[in-house]
Amino acid sequence: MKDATSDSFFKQVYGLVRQIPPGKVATYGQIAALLGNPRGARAVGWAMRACPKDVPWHRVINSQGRISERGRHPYDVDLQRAMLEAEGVAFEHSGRVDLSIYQWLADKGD
DNA sequence: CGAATGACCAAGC
DNA sequence: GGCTTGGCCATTC
Repeated sequence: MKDATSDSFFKQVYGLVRQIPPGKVATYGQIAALLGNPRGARAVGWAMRACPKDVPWHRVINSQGRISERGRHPYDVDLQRAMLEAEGVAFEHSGRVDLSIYQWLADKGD
């Protein structure tokens, strides 16, 4: 997965996730929409599945403001929550984040 | 090219 | 608030 494929949809997702500032979170649907695929939330999730280490995947959550469990590796989920809390993101009692406050607003130019 | 998968989303109960 | 159903998209075999 490189060469010509490096220009895949994935790369766009990674590039966008890297732009997410600390203390903020973005949903798969929003990222997909920013890439021009408001319905490609699944594709974004698929890209995150191969999330490189230089990508703050922990700042990416679902529309419910909740962390997606990959069906396994619950450790990563617990880690993600700790990462966000460390950046200043508060979690609800149900383990959810208030998107109304912490959802990242794509700022094109500062 | 066709079928299967997946860290999704919205709507309904 | 939580579970289920249908739909969309991109990647992989």
